[in-house]
Amino acid sequence: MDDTTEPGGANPTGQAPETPAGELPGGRARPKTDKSEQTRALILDTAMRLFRERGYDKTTMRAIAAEAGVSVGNAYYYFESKEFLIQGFYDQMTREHAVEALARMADQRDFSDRLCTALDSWVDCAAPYHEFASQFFRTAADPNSSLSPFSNESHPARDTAVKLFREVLDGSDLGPKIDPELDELLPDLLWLHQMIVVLYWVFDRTEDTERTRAFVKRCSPFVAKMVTLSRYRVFRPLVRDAVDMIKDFVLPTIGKAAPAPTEAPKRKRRAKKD
Amino acid sequence: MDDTTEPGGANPTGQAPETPAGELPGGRARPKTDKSEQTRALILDTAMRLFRERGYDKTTMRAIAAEAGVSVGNAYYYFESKEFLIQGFYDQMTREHAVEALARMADQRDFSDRLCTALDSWVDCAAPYHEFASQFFRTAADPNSSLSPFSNESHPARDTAVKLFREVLDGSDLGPKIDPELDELLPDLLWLHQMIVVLYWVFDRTEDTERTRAFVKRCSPFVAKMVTLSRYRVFRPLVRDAVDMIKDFVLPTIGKAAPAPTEAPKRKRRAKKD
DNA sequence: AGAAGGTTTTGAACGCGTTCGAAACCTTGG
DNA sequence: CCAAGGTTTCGAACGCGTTCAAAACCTTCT
Repeated sequence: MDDTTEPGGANPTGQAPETPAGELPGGRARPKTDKSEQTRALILDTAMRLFRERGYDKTTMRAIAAEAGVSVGNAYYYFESKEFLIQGFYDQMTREHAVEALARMADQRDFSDRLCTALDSWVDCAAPYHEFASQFFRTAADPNSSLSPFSNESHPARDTAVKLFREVLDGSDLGPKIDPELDELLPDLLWLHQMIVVLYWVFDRTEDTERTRAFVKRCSPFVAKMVTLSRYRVFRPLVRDAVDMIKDFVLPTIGKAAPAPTEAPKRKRRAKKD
Repeated sequence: MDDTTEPGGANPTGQAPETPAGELPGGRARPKTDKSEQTRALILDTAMRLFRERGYDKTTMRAIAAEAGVSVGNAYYYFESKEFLIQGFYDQMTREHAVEALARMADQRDFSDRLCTALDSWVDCAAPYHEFASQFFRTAADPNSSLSPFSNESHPARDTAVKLFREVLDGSDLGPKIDPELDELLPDLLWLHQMIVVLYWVFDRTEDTERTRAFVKRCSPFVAKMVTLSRYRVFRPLVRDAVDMIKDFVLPTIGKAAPAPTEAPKRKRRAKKD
């Protein structure tokens, strides 16, 4: 009712102004006109605001449409379903988190510290949404949903996050002696670790998610220690096994093909078919 | 329309005939009469059948009621919501799995083998439901739902599963040298491991969930190796840290209080508040 | 037998996400 | 200027999970 008169403005969700090709990530058809994109943005912004104000479940599509001054049908013209409205939010938060985390760890060199900072930042960035995060977390848990963190391509958010953990590593003063294979895997593993933190956070009912914060503080040195120890002889076989398993079973599910064709399959005891 | 004439029969879902106290696990009020329990069972059985036949989403409450020959309102008299119908299914499958697994591992002594068998059994038991499992998996992912594997008490299914893993351990020929603290934790940890397998399984789109089966085969020796190695000196500090973390952060979330009042808090380097 | 009080059953109604045919609004080309 | 064809907008309508007030049924007591 009030801000429908000034819909355009700067690009609203931080989305890149030009869409790369074909389809929009979370939307329907590719926008053709400026007007179209404005309407789309208006609906998305309104939705996000209402999500924040009332929570996901209590925000009805009718309310979004009404508040945005359009019809329900129009909302569905731009967003295939209610949950597609979340994707925008998710991408945005991931980007904000990356920026925030990088800023905070700028003068940190210790790996454990940097990791802790990165995860802490996430908890802080996500804090305002904790209440209703759980409401759409179940959507993300559906393998058929485009929101699921794994398995679905077209998820730039994951790339952003993985790159952040690459930074966490590269900015650390860990010796250069880490197993290169492991090193290549680590960003993905740390991202996986973050997914566990997210899981923990979603289920965390403590005040200000204190327990998650404590969890992060305790996990980070532990993870750092494991990474450090991975260089020692005794741990090598374990690390080998783990690396192989991850390559074979984890990476494929997040859209990265297991065996690089340029490299011959090294060790890898073959397991019999049956 | 057809089998409404013979509703009673033996106890339908394998539920224990006498309810312990107060409330039914997944239902509403405590049943008072036989007739009541029959109706309840009829509705639940019909629901399960339809879930299997059509999947969760495509089975409407109206269809369940119609097929069972009752009114929708009546279904809601016995089951608080649609998802409460799942609880019965979940409990039942867990029990079936425990029986099946114990039978299969009867003559196995190797820990890795037993673990593998237990998990394999689960995949087999769950196989018929794979298609629609993902549909209610998202419900289980909601922390507010009574279906979530953690955080919610009144989940006898978890106890059943944890006890099974206790059996897996006790029947193994692992030396008696395992850290007793770790030993006490292990069933819960193995259950957690199973939850990861379940997660993997839900997202597994391969034929007959081949990848999950392979995953289990690869994980089991790995887990066994870790348990074995945990006895060696070098790994002790790591094990200590892990055990402490689990006690502090994992157990509390699954309803087990962290510090036993009978035991003084042993080592545990205190971390500063800020 | 009848009244009281509880348990069970009903089905109309509500609010929601979503769909769809049609209207309104743009472009373009003649 | 109008007609054609595409894009955008609309809102009534559908199917769903769920609620609720009232009816039906069942005990039990007088």
